[in-house]
Amino acid sequence: MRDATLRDVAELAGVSPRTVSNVVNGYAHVTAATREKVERAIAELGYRPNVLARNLANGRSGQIAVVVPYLDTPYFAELLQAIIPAARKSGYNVLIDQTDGDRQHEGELIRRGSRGFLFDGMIISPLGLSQQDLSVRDLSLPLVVLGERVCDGTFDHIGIDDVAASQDAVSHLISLGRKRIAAIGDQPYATGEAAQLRTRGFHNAHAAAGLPVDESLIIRTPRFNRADGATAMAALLDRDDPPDAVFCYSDLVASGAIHTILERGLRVPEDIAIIGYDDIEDGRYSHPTISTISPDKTAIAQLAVERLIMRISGPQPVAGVELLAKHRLIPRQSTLGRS
Amino acid sequence: MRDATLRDVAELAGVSPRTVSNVVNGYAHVTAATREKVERAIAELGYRPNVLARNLANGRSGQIAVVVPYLDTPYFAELLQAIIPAARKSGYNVLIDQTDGDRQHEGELIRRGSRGFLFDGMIISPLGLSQQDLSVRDLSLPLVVLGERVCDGTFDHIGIDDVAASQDAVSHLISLGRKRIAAIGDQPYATGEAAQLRTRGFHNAHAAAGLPVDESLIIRTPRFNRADGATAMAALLDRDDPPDAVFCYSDLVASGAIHTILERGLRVPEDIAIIGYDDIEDGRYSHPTISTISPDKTAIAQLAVERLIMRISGPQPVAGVELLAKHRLIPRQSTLGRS
DNA sequence: GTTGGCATTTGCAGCGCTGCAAAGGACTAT
DNA sequence: ATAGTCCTTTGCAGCGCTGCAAATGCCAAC
Repeated sequence: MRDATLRDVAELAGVSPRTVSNVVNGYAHVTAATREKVERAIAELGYRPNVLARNLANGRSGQIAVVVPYLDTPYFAELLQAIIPAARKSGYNVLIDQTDGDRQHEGELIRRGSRGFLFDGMIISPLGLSQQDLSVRDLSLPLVVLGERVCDGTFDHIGIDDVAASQDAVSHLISLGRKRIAAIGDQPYATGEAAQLRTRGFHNAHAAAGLPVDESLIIRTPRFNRADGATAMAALLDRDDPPDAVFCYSDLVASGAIHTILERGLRVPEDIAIIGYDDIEDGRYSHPTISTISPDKTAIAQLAVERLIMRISGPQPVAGVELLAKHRLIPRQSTLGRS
Repeated sequence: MRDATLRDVAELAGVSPRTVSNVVNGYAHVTAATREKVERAIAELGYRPNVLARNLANGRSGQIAVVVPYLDTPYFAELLQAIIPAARKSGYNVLIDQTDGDRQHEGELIRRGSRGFLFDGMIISPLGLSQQDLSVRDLSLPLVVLGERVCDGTFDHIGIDDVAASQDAVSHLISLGRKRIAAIGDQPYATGEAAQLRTRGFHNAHAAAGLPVDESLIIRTPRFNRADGATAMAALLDRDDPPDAVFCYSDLVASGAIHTILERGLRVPEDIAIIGYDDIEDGRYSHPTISTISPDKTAIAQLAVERLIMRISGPQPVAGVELLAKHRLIPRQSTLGRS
C-alpha cells in the first residue's frame, strides 16, 4: 500500500496539512489538543515524513559527505566510526566516499560533481589533491579538511601538530639510546605535505639532541601501507649499516617493517626499535605491540562535524580556521621491549 | 548565484524543459541538432541535475543502505570497500550505517525508521537481529542479508558455506597432526547462527577424522574481536591440558589469541597452531602470518549489489534465494611455521 | 462594545524534476 | 489528395513537503 502522506494525516485528524507539518517539526504554537489529535492520526497511519520531499522543499539534503582515500585503512575506519555518531547526533546522515587517493575523483567531489546536491557539506581527507587543487573548488561547498594541509583561509582544517608529534616520537627513540634512526614514509611531492611535516619533526628531534641526521636513512614510500613498510624496511636491512631504530609514518608502515625484520630473524626492539603513528587497534595486539603517536580521533571527529555544521548553517563566508587536536606518545613493546 | 535549473537551460536553448530532461536522460528520439543546442546550453550554464528533485519526482532515492555492526572491523571495512564501487557502477550511492550490533538500532533500520525514504534497498549484515526479528521487517524494503542466516524466503541471503569452510579449517589442523583442538567463538544464542555453523564444521571435521571432540575446548565469546580472542586464549592456557591447536572464528580472534600465546612465551605454531577466518589484510602481515579461511569478498559484494538492484527494479515480491560465494583455505605461518 | 495583540491555524505557491499522454510534423502508402 | 505511421517535442500535473504571510479566533484592555 501507498505510504501515508502529510495530507492523509491531515484529513484523518481533521486539520490542515500545514498543521500536521507544524506538529511533526515541533513548532511551538500548537495546542495540546490539536497536537494530540495529529499524533494519534500519525500513529494510526504509520506516517513517516518523506525526507526526500522535505529536503527538496527546504533546499537541504541533511547529509554530509565524508571522503577518505581508503575505507579499509584502519585509521580511516576508526575515524569514520567516530564521525558517524557525531554527525547523526546533529541530525545529519553521513555519505561515505572512498577515492583510492585518486586526484581526479577527489577533485570532482570538491567541485560538486554529478551528485552535488546530495550533501550539504563535506569532510575530506585528501590524498591526491594539492593545495592548489583545493583552492579551485566550488566555493559554495562548506568544507572541512582533515590531515596535514596548510589552510588557505577559505576552508577549515583540522589535524594534530604533526611536527611536534613526530619530534616526540623520534625523541623517544633517542632517549632510549638509539643513534642511527631511520624514517620510513617521506614524500617529496606537492601532495605529501603530511609526510614532509613528519620529516621535519624527525630533523628537529635530532637537532634537539645534537645528533646528526643521515639523510640516506630517510626512505620515501608512495603510500603509508604495510607493503610499502615491508619493502622499505627490506632496503634498510640490505645496507651495510642498518639503523637501530625506525620512525614509521603510520602504524601500517610500522607493521610492515616489523614483519620484514622478524622474517629475517632479527628482534624488535632489541636489534631495531620501531615506532609508528596513528594508534590503530591493530598495534595494541600485534606482536610486538607497536609504540605510536596517538592522535585524539574522537576530538578530531567532533571538531570536524561541529565546524562543518557551523559552516552549513551559519552565514557564508567564514574565514577558515586551523584547529589542532591533541596527540600523545604511547610507548609499547616495539620500543620498550617486553617489560 | 542560484544553481541553474532545467528551466534555465530550456530557455537558453529555446526548447521546452521536458526536452532538456530528455537530453539529460539520454532519451532516444532527440535530433542531433536539438541535442547539441541543449548540450551547449548545459555547458554554458554549468547545469547539474538536482538529484533531490529527480528522486522525489520518480520516487527513488538512488541510494542503498549498507548496514554493518562495526565499521572498524577489518572484515567489514574490506567488504564495504568492495561494495561501494559495485553499487556506484550501477548508479547507486551507498549510505553506510553502523549499528554496534545493537538489536534495536538494526530493527529500526529494517523497519525503515525515520530515514526510511533515503534508500531504495538495504544490504545488512545483522548481528543483533534474530531470524524472527528479520521476518517482522517492513516487507516493502528490498533486502539482502549477509552472513550466516537461514533464509525465510522473503529476502535474499548471501554468504559462504560456513560449515564446509570451518570443516576445512579444522581438517587442516588435524592433517598437521594436532590432536587437542580448541575452538574460540562459539555462541549459543539465537543471534549466534554463524558461530553455531562454525561449531558444526568443527564437529564434522573431528568426525571425519575419527577424532573425539572435547567439548570443554569449545570456548564461547560475546563477540569476534581481539580482546575476546585474547581472553579466551588465556583461559585455555590456564588449563592443565591446554590445546595444541585453535580454530578461531575470526582473524581478529586469532590475532588476540596469538597475542596471548606469545605474551606467555609460547610459540606459534610449534606449541599451538592457530587458524582464523575472514582473511583480513592484517593476517598477511602479522607475526606470524595467520592461516585462515578466505571468503571471496569481491564475489559477495558483487552478488549482494546485483541481487539487491534486481529486487529494487524488478517486480516484487520475488522469492528469496540463498547464494553461496566461494571460500578457500589459506595456510600461513600460524599453522605451517616459517618455511 | 470595540480595538489591539497574541496564539493558533491555514492557503498558496513552489522546490526541480519526471510520468504520461497527446500534439505536431514529416513521411509513406493507398 | 487522404489516411495512417512514426519520430520528435511539448504541456500538464504532481511527487510530498515547507516558507511565507495572511486569516482566524480568542482574550484582555480601553
